[in-house]
Amino acid sequence: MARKKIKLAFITNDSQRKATFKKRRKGLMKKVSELSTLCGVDSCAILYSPYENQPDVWPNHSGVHRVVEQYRRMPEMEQNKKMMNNESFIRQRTMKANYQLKKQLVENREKDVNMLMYQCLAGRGLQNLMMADLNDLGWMVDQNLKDINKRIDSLKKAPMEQGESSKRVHENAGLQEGKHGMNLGGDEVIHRPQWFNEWMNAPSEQMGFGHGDEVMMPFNNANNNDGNIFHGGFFP
Amino acid sequence: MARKKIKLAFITNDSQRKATFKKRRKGLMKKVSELSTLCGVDSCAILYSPYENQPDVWPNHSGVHRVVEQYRRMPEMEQNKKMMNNESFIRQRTMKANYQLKKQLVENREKDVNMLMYQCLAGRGLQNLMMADLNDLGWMVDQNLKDINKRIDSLKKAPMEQGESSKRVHENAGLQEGKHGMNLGGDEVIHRPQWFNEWMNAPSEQMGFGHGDEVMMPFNNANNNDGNIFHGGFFP
DNA sequence: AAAACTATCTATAACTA
DNA sequence: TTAGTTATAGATAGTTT
Repeated sequence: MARKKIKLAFITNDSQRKATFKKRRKGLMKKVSELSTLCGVDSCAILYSPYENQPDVWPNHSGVHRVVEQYRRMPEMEQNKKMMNNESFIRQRTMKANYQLKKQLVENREKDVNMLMYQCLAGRGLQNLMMADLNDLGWMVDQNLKDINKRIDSLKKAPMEQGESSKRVHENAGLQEGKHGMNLGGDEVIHRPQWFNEWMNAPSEQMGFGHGDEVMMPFNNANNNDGNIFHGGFFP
Repeated sequence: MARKKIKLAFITNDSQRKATFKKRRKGLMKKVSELSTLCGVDSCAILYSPYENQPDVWPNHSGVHRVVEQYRRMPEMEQNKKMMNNESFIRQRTMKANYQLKKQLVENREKDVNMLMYQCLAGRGLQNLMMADLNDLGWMVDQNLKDINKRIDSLKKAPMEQGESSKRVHENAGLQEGKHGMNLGGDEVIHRPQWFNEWMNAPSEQMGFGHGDEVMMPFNNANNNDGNIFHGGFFP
């Protein structure tokens, strides 16, 4: 498709292969997206690039999950021929879009709060945040603490068991379907360690993060194929 | 990509949609296959067409199964990091995030203003907008006018030349990479037609838009493969 | 309805900064 | 390297068979 026709075979030159991959991945994702829009088909794509540790997916993690589940559970769907006609179809589309909009708003908020949390870890002060942001931030910290404690417990109980170590760590760190409860407030009490309260009162001083090998930013884990990093919120 | 550029939206005509689906499915599968061959990546695609009761897959059932299993088993990939030492890692991540944040802010703003512009064309009043929004709105209108005038000129100069008519019309209508200049203010004077000023002064009265067959909202044309509908802005 | 055709539109290989 | 540009191969919308 360009200056010259290339032969359809593995590209041996490393940098050239990478460049080609990045270009073609973009084009491919666009094509999947277009087909999905134009023809209203449920679709997904998964690419295991050697360039990221997460696979590249379309449309996103939960979308892939949905399609994959559908794929594994296939047999029963037969009767959906006789497709409904236009008006009901459009109404259904609209409802679906509205539902996705709401879901997206929650997702965006969650990403924002996550980002804020890591900004705080990097030294951002809490002074000029509004109450809602502080609440949600607390919620997210609590969730993470819960997950961490759960993990610690499981490691204590079965220090060497293989099966356990492959379970995912942050049950609520990423996006979870049907489980959005921002701002629910403390329906149960979480024990915050002493350093947490100290840090709350002196947010701008570094409290010793950044030494352990386990420290990791969450962005690698987020579904990252939408290109959107910022979704509106507490940023100016 | 053929005789005419189509609008990126659900194709309502049934037979046309089916024809498009079949053509594009073929193209898509070819693309996946090529990417896989050229770059040696493990990949799969799943399409749920309403035209078959089995989904269309690439490369084949077992291939999809393998990739999907890999995908579902992913979270354990977390530990193989041996991350670069935390402080520089975090700094790097932060800088990258900040850069992308800024870029995204500009993009979002541009989308918002574009949306606002079309809302205005559909009859929304300008009363309760803030000065910044009005400024940007004016900027965008100016850009579009510029493009239109440029197009008119080129048509005047070469009324029947084929080559010219295939150039794209709105050089700045969508998002342009590396060319964000919101709020730069008028670095050159644009002639606004009389109706524009009238409309500015009586914004809530319909000025004749919304009758013609050609009037169209831009949302269908926007690059919409990110799944994000809401981007924050002047909407409540 | 499906296959062929072809004029255009898009994707992208090579090039450039 | 990564980002942007350009020329050309490839995909495909509308049309014809």
